[in-house]
Amino acid sequence: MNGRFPIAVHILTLLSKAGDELLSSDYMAGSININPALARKEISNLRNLGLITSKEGKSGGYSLGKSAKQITLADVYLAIKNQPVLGVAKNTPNPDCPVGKQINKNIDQLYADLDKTLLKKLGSISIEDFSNQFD
Amino acid sequence: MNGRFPIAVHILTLLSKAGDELLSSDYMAGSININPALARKEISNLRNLGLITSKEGKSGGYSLGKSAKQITLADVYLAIKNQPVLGVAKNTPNPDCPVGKQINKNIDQLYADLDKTLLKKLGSISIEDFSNQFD
DNA sequence: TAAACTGTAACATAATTAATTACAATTAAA
DNA sequence: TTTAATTGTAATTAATTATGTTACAGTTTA
Repeated sequence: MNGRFPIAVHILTLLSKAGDELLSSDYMAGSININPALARKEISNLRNLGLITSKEGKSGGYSLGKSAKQITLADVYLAIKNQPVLGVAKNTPNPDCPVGKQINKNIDQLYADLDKTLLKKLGSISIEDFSNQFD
Repeated sequence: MNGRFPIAVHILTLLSKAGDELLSSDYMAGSININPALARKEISNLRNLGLITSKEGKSGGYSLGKSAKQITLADVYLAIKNQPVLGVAKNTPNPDCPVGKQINKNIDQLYADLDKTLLKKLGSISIEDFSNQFD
């Protein structure tokens, strides 16, 4: 789980609370306490996936691309990982060793299994659920 | 999930297959294709947790500290993470924002929840199970 | 007593991630 | 119609983390 996940969740939570009002990257970056360009980079990613819509120009900004109920943390997690959630085996073990020869395949399979487990859990939590935890 | 996990699993799998025979760090590092000192570093960690026992000196080496049936992948995962498995929220968001003020607490809680989910799954797989997947 | 090991610290390198700067493009409002 | 606020994105730098290496003292057995 990397640092982009909480940033993405933070952004979506802010937008969820904002409703129809557009929020600027500056405002959201201020809430997260990161650089606005970094926020926009993540927003851009989420926008490509339809989770956020944007409006350019003066008095532009961002809002949710679908309802907070329809967006789950699984969407967010998948959004911040191009690869399988828990990574892929990437050692290059000794092919002459019976264990080394097969371990990457077995580790990959394990990771896929864990991915499924995690995504199921994350899929059960919507942005609405998450943002309802706030006062 | 970091690169130490597959290394630790690899080591334990080799030891599981070796039974009573002691394996050297050199041999295991050769199977994993990493530096022996790096292997010993991870072994040292696993040994501190009782998963491995060692014998120093000539014809020394390593063997499992408990039966392969008793060691689960949850043990391994906890071994390679000092902190909660999926990390802790570490941004320093704006305390003047109602979302920023509370988000770390909520993210931490989510991570704890995900930890539990993952560990449950990992706890259901023993090193014996894992190493039985090999020919 | 020499050889084969472990144990560990200190250091170096590589890889990844995060942050910053910069500026073109767009749009609304003055 | 011009100015100001804003997005979009690329390029660069800085910081952090992870990995790999070297070195050598300590231990044990043959």
